[in-house]
Parts: sequence; C-alpha cells; structure tokens
Amino acid sequence: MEEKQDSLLSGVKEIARRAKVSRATVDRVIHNRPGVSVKTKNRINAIIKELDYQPNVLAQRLALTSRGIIRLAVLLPDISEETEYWKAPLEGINKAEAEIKQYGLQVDYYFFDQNVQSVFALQVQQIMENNPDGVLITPTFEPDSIRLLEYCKTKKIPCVLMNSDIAGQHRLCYIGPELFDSGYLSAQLVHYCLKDQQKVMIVNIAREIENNAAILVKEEGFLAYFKEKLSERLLVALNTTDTRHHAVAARLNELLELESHIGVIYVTNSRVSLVAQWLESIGRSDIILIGYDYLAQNIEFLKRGVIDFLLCEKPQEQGYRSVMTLFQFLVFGTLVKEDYLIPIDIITSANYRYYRN
Amino acid sequence: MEEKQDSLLSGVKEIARRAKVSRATVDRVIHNRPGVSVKTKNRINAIIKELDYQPNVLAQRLALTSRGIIRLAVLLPDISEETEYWKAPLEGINKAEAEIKQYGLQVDYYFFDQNVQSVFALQVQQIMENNPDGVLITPTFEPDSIRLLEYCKTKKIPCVLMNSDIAGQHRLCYIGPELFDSGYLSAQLVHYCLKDQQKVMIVNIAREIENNAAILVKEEGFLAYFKEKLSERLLVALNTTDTRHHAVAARLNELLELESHIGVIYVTNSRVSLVAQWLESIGRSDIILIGYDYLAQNIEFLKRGVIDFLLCEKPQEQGYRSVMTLFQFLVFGTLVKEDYLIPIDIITSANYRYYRN
DNA sequence: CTGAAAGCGCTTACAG
DNA sequence: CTGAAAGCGCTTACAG
Repeated sequence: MEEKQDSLLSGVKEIARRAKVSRATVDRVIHNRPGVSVKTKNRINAIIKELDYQPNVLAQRLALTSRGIIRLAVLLPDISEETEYWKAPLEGINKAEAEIKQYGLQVDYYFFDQNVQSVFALQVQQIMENNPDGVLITPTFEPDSIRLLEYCKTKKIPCVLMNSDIAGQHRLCYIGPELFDSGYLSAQLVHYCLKDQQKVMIVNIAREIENNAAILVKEEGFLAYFKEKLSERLLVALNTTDTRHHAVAARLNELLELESHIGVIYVTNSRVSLVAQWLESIGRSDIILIGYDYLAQNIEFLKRGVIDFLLCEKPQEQGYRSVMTLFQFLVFGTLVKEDYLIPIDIITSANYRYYRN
Repeated sequence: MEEKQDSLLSGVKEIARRAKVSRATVDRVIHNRPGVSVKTKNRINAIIKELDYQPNVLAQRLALTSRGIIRLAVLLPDISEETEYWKAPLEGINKAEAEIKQYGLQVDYYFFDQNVQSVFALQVQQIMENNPDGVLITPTFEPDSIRLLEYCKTKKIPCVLMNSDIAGQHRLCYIGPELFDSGYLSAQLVHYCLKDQQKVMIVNIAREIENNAAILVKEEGFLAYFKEKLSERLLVALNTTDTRHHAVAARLNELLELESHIGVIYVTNSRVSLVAQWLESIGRSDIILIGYDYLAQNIEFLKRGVIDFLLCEKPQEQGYRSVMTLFQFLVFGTLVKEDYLIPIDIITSANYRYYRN
C-alpha cells in the first residue's frame, strides 16, 4: 500500500486554518447554526465551496454517539399465522435497529390486529402520549392514521408511511409499492397467459375488504388493464370475508361450477395459498394462479407449479429503509426529497432461489 | 430525547478495565495479533464473550483512515455504443469508489475490447505488474483470466469475479447471476406466452459466440427447459457474429420465411433491440420478444410493446457490491463465505418505472 | 509481552 | 460572536 497524501487538505481543520478561525466556528457555519458574524460566515462558506468540502460521515456519527437516544415509534400489524406477511417488514426494522442501536437508536413497537380498529386507535393514542422523536406506520385504518399524522405535523415529528400510502397528507415520505401498477402488472401477466375462450377470476380474501386500501387499489389497477386492453366481461369476481380454508373452498367451488372456462385466477394478497390448496385438492393445477408475497407456504406451491407467479415488494427492505430514512433525517438532517417506490418483482419457480426480500 | 445510559459498558475500554490491561492489548486479542501471553489472552476473550462485544464499525474505520491507500485493479469491457451494458457495472464501481475514497480506496481501471483478446491479455499483464491490493474482473476470456487468478493466488491477492463465473478456480467470490437459470427462466416465460402451433426462435448476436461463456450458459439453460417440459423441435436457432443492423435483419428475414409460425423470439443478450427494430420495421409486433438488460433503447421498445420482457440482473449493484466486498475484506478482514447470486428480475412495460439497477 | 499517548475527523459544553 | 479543550471508540507507532 502506498503512502496517503493530503488526507488533511480538506476537512474542518483545514477550513479553520485557512479562515483563521476555530473548528467550532466552522462547524457552526456547516450546520447553519446561529452565532456567527455574516463576515466570517461568508469567508468560511467561500472556502467550503473552494475545497468542495464533504463531511466524513463516519466521524460525524461517531461524534454524535454521546448525544441522547432517539426514540422511534413503530406501528405495525401483529404477526398471526394468518398474516405471516408482516414478519418480513418487522425483520427489516429489527435489522436496522440492530445496526444502529449502538449509535443511539431505540425502537418502540406498537402492534395491532388488522381486524380490530379499536386497537389501532388505542395504539395511536399511546404513541401520541409517549411523544417519540420519529414515527413509522402502516396506515391500515385511515381516519386514525390521519389523526396521528396531524399530531406529528403540529409537533414537527417526522412520520414515514410504509406499505400503503394516504393521499394528500403531510408526511416525511412514503416507502412502498405503487399499488395501482401492481394490479396493472398482474393483469398484464394474466393477459400473456390467457388462452382463447378463457375467463379470469379475481379473488379478494380478507376480513375487511372495503377498508383495505391496499386491496382496493390493486384491484382498481387490475380492472384498468382489462378495460384498456381486453374487456371486463372476461372477469369473474369473488370476495370473501370468511378467510377460513373451507369457506374459501366452498365459495370457489360454487363459482367454478357457474363459470367453467376459468383459465387464470388472480388473488389480490398473500392469501393465494388458500386458493392454491383448493386447486390442488380438486386436481386443477392447469389453471394459472397469480398472487402475492414470498411466504414459505406460497413458495412451496410455487415450486410444485400450483402457483405460477408471485408478485413481491421487498417487505423487508421496506422496513429497513423506513427506519434508516428516519434515522438519517433525525441525526444528520438528511432531507427526503421524495417517496421511495419499491420495485414490483415477479417471482416464478425458476428465479425464487435468488430473490431477496 | 432521553439520556443515554451505559454507553461505555461494553467497548474496548471497558474490556481493558475488567481485564486490568491496556486497550492496546485488548486490540491485539480482538484482531488475533501476536504478542499476548496465553493467560491474558484467555482472560480477555472470556470477557469479550461475556459482554458480547461488538466493535463499533464507525470508529474502526475512522481509526484506519490514516493507514495506507488500498489499490484495487478493475478489469472491465469498455463502453462502446455496441456494449452500452457495461456502463452500469462501471457506475456501480464508481459509486462505491466515491463513497469510500475518503477512507483510503483507490481504483485503477483497465478496459478492453470484448472482440480483441490480445488487449485483454495485455491488461492482465499490466495488472500483474502493478501489483494491486485487490482485483475485480469480468472473465470474458478464460485462459487469461485463469492466469490472473493463479497470480492472485500465489500473491494472496483477493480477486472477485463479476458477471460470469469460472468453475473450479480459487477466488474470493463470484458476484453475478446464475446464468443457467436465467436461460431456464426465459424459457419458462416463453412457455407461458406460447400458443398452440407456434414455434420459438432463439437468437445469439455477438462477435464471439463460441468464446462467450455468458451466452452459452444461458442458451444451455433455455434448451434444458424445452427438453424437460416441451420439445426441442419447437426451437429454431439463429446465430450471427455480424452485429450490424442490416446483417441481423437480413438473417432474420431469411429465417422467418422458412419458419412462418414463430410466436416468440428469445435473444440471449442486450442486443435484443436489434431484433425489436426489425420486428417493428416489418410490422410484426404481435410476436412476443424477450431479451436482456435495462438499457435506454430496450426500455423504449418495451414501452411501445415491441419488447415484452426484459430480464435484468442489477448490473450496477454487481459493480458496487464487488468493490465493497473487496474493501471490507481488505480493511476489516471480513470473511466472504460464499458467492453472491444476483436476483434475476423480470421487467415489463408495467413495472420498469420502479426498477433499480 | 505490555502500556501510555497520540491520532482518525467531527461535535459540543463551557468560558469568555 | 468566538475559541480551547475534551470526547466519540478504535488503532498504532513507539518505548520499555
């Protein structure tokens, strides 16, 4: 290895030397803190520009280590067998937490049952009482979410929305997929697979369909494609708020009897495994099945060829990135210019091995 | 924000206090450096375990800042209009370089023309003469690559292979896609799109097809799928080493006349835009077209519906991750357990907006 | 085999 | 409005 030259010839020290001031003063200018005369400020800024000064992030963070703890409130659906999906975002959050815990981050978790609005409202209340430094939520129930967002706005607490967005609200940013296009993309895949004379079944399985923005928007995108490129007459819809296996199977059997020419089924969420189980039980794995999320169960059906396509939206990365964004903002004041729209990934039995959540 | 407690109660300082030694000695034990008596070593190790000590990476790096410069040699195809693809890995490498330049990284670039083996050999020679601390190459020409790998082995210089692998060679790791499965996945997509009575054309466009491992392996994977699930008799092959547009078009016209029932065309690399241009010119965008890489030109054809699917393998991330892996290894001695297999992403006109290279 | 001291680049509490 | 000094957690050249 060679000698390293001019390592100091930028840096706060050098700026201070040239400006004939102390490092503290340079620091004040860099961070736009008050208490510096206009004259010195200008002088220092000129030198900063001239040297094209870039702060050493490592040193910055290290120096901040002794500062106070930053407390993040995270509001997430809890993980039941039924909603295994939420394990992934939580893992991403845990990962971020582990990485930056030693630099002064603390994460407080608030869980809720996706079927019980009152718990959600209660947790929102709790968060507001605990007065966190930053907030991260999945806005399953809109009215309560908006209440929280307004609290954050007045208190100037940054809030990140994850997984699904609320239009027209003040927040630091949204981190998640463009759900409309997720549905639209599904329809496109369906179109490629559809043979002549066949129809498509679109299936919503959730206790609260009408309140579930994620499902509704995906469905909207899906329909939009059919309106545009094919015809809505090719579509057969099935909604079930009873998510137990036998109930879903019964409804599906019923519908299949009425509509025998179903060639493709699109399930709007991770419950696609219920449909897969049914397809397998009636020996109809010739029907193309498209659904959501990289869950162990779904992958099993994918391997066996019962599920054909899974759309995935990097849930772990969503969690990780959300926490990191809040941390960066709170510690370094890193500005967040825009929402971070997560890629919509297509997984089949041939590429699932390499997928990274 | 709250007060931060017990910030010191782990850390080298605390270990030293408990072991009644200096921090230097603790450091020696942590890094397994010689010059510590077995007795103190054991004592210190016990405390490290007890405290579950995790080093502060920030502080580590910062302390190393004053050390020497690390010089990485990077061997890449140069970027011509014809091989725009290679811009992306280069960007990833540049990004990594920019991020860690200030921590003592220097990257030396060696470019070569993919059609001229002699230049590749020459650059390999150059690299060996310049005696770098780490090496990153895309092993386009195998014999010369192996020569370099052997040099690295004897000199104990870590070497990362990127984009395509060489079996059975000693190297730090491979970072890139599993190319066989990339071809296999393409065939699976073809299968979903294929209608009755239709045939599939597989197109290789490159000056050096027989020497291009990447192309050969993808083709192999593609054929494997057809052997397994359909029949090779459905396949029509076209190889052209003349990569100029009119030459490719002429060959395609010829073949299309002989085989009128082509329903899908699979192009094994980023030159898919040549085929797209031709399809558009003869007004046959009904034929499904599958190819590679997120290039501006390809995306244009994707938007217009001429190209249907693009497979992409995060070339920028490949470059970025390769440099980072070498840096981590050289600076922190981070062990590299295994190859990093890049996901194989499927891009259509409905999700390209959200793709991240 | 071991330790005291200086240093990495930045931040801050305190004093003036 | 400004500066001297101490500190973040880790590493290292030097002395013994």
